[in-house]
Amino acid sequence: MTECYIEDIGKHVGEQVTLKGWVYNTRSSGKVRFIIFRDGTGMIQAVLAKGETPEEDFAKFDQLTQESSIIISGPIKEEPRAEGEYEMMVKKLEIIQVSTDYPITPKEHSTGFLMANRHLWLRSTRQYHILRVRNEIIQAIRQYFYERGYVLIDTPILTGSIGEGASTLFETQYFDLGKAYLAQTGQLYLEAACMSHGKVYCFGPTFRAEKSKTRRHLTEFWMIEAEVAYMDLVGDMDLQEDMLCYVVEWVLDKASEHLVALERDLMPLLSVKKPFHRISYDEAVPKLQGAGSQIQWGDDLGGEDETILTKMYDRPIFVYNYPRDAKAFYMKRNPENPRTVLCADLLAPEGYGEIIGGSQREDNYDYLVEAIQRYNLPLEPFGWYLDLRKYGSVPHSGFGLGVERTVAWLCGLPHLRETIPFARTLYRLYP
RNA sequence: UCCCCGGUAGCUCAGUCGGUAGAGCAGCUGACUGUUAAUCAGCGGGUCGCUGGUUCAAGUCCGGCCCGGGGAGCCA
Repeated sequence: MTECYIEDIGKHVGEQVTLKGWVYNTRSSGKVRFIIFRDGTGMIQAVLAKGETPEEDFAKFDQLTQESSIIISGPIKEEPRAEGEYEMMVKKLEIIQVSTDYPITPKEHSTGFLMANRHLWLRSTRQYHILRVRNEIIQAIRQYFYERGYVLIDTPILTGSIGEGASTLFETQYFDLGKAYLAQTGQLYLEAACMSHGKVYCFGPTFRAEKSKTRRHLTEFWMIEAEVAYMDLVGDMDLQEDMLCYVVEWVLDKASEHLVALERDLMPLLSVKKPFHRISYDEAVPKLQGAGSQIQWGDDLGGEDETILTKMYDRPIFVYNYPRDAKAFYMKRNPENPRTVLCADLLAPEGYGEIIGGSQREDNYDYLVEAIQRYNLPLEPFGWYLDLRKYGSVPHSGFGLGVERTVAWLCGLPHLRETIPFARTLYRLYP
């Protein structure tokens, strides 16, 4: 008897196969009984019928409960009456373990309950499809960079330096060396590495102790960051645009069945093509004010502002050259207007908001020292970072893409917590 | 941190004017040879988040605390 996965079941029509998996649900009509069976690669309806299934195996159906683990064998046929295309007539049923009182029933549950049972919720179809899309997004990004000669640089999780701002760091005692912090970004290390390899990227978890309680924040999230020597801000935007189009195309090609299962409208994704709209902060402010926003020059864009702006366009947009004081210390000052910096945020369409933050980095030693001091950051931990401006400093730029926000956008999800297997939020550390 | 909402059966919820607890689903028992969140009949199931107060009497009114959800700020 051939063993196989449900994803390959179409190749085995007419054959006898063995499937190993779990009971998703059961239905019964007396002498004909149905198991909705899943194996991690898909679902199939398995049928037990009096006269066709051996008596002993037929009787085992009575013990089956939701999520019981079983191994089934029998012939596969195409079956229009089944929900999938195929069906198995069970000739042998082996019970591995009977699950008792599985908490997630095929009825509605509250978010809090589902998050408390996240370890089991992962098995539900919707969650299954979301994580499949996440998997493809990450694969697409790795492939994109690999094909273009970028070198993967693994940046440290435990750091002594500050990345974005001291107020949002998770800290821990590091032996006798004092405080260590969980990384908020790998950027500073990438800047060092791009002076060695030219084009580099990193992919890892980042941590922000921000007490955010919104659908768009997690305390632990994954970020893809890239850094390129001799690249300016325009080149940075070109790169982001190219990469994002590649990712969307990849996902539409490789994961459309999952998007369809999630009832994602594919039309808005099909219009994600170059070129993206690019508007300066100076242009955006009056535009927003005209649309009713309270924003004043100097303010960062609020969530509502991002929504207003993205709904004016059919594809992602860049907003570039923000006021200096609304952004991080390492961004390069704009030579044409020192009140602004050379940076760009990429806003996803359909109201999803910022998914990428990028900038040209300050490569002038004196300006960088001045910026660190202006932000009231200690100079000493940045000694090595300042070295990069002493030994062959060059213009360079990079960006960070929030993986969860990208997953939420591509899947059409309202909340970030379903885009990562085990979300870390303000009030949840388990499971 | 601030603002809003909630916590009653395993789950989702109802509970009127303060008078001592209800439904659907799940579970269990049975019927049914093509079910699609199957259907039908029956059965079991409660520290009303915790705590203090008002009252003859509190799930219900008041205070404090705990937990969760939504939003703001901040960001990816």
